[in-house]
Amino acid sequence: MAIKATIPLKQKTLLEKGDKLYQPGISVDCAIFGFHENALKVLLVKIKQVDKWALPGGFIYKNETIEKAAYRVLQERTGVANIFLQQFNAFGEPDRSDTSIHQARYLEYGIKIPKDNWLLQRFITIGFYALIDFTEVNLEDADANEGAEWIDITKLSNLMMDHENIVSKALEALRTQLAYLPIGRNLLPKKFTMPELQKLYETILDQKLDRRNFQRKLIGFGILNKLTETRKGGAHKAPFLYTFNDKKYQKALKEGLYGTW
Amino acid sequence: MAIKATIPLKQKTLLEKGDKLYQPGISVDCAIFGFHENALKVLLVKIKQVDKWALPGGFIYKNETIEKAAYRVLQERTGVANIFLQQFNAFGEPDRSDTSIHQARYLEYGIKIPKDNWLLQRFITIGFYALIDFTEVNLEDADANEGAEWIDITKLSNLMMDHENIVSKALEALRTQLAYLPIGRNLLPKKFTMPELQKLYETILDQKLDRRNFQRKLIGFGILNKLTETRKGGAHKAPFLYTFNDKKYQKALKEGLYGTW
DNA sequence: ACAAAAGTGTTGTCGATACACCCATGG
DNA sequence: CCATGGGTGTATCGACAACACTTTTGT
Repeated sequence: MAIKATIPLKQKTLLEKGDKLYQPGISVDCAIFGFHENALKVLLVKIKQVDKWALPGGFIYKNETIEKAAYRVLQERTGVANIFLQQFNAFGEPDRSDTSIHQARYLEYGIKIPKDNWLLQRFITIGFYALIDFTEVNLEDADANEGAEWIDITKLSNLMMDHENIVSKALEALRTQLAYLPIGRNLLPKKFTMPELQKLYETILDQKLDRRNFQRKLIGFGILNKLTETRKGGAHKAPFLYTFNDKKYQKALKEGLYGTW
Repeated sequence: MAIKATIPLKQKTLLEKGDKLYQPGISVDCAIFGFHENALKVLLVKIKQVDKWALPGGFIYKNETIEKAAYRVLQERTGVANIFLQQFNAFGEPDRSDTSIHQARYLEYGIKIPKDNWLLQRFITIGFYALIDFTEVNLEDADANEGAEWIDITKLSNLMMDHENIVSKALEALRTQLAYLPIGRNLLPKKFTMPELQKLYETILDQKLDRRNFQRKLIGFGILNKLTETRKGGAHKAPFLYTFNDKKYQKALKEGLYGTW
């Protein structure tokens, strides 16, 4: 018979004192988006005991804001501070929880979770999505990150429970936001080129855009600073680098980019 | 000393069995909007024991969807079936609950709620907004409606807890939606005139719109049927009546009115 | 007849699209 | 010197805003 691993304190506390520490029946899940190699990726955690992927998530301390809890999850996973975090939907199908996953995770330590343990109750989760600069994240750093990986959103498979649905709703929300809010500040490195920004937009929207019109439009928003530097290296004309004008960017975030009506 | 009223069974059950029946620590609150006399109104309930207004709200049964719970609240309050119901945000400040309100309500029956009763815990509420045809609601009908009234959104005052904030966030969401979704089907009677529809838009947006451009734009959306009837009665030319083309309206709801990018 | 409010028409502007051409860079 | 891809220019079209005139109705 295999030797059981000893249970880490964290897991033990969760099981035994979770109901004292956290709000009951509520969790937060974060769809953390990053952009790398011309693909939009989402940070997923491997639940090795059941060989499925999950969104990074957590619980809400008794005295903690929902947003704080989501932020805490993000910090633990990415270590990044300057992030765009947005609540977008609560998911609460009565049958969305899957107790067998919890059981499998604790079985590794030879523990069978009692039927009445708080972990096995129905959970409603509040979904957040976050945009994050891929280059600032070091997955090896954060200790909580065993099994965390960036997964291409076009290649999602084998997600636990309703997490694939949560990702797809997050994407939908992101696409809608893109129409009236500036996006990019948190998905790209400080300096970037216009083609890079365009690729990001094309990837999120899943749609080709005209190079020249895109440039004019984005410049028209007035949230970019054009630098004198260029990005050398390609076998072609070196594109200019840009940064976001933080002040105007923040203003646009508050007021929106258009003002239709 | 005043004679205490006997506690209704409903209230008694809530207190004694609430923790068995409902998801703990979670509620739903609905900002139900109606349009009447050129004003946008929200349905509020008077909590007479503390002389404050509250959004109609409720709890989620152990085996019930969040959306179902919100729908149930709506049905109880308005009796209307064809409604536009939209989840828009979860509110969870740790200090948003106000136990003194619960205490005051039960004190009427001479009951002091035990400190450890589930009702007095911290609640996170999931906010919905609903659009509803004012003319279809009869506040006297629904038994749950003691003290329910339509309150002009520009004249809100004395709301309990964070409910004023919830209304204002709901309005914000409604305004955003207005930019890319058809609104009106659920806020106006079956037949309506163009000026009436315009007033609705102007009220929601809090902004004057050009009569002629508005008409062209809305007709351009292709979701209206122009009738041959007119609305007689005013001391002026009789405006044509319109109805929504339900099929196209539903399509527009799914796909949005524009398609910018 | 007149006021009030609705129906319908026109024009100019601006942004979005769809192109074409030029320029820098590495191989 | 050429292929690649970025920078810049321009014509066209359509949506939207601004504005004027006509029509209907009740008093």
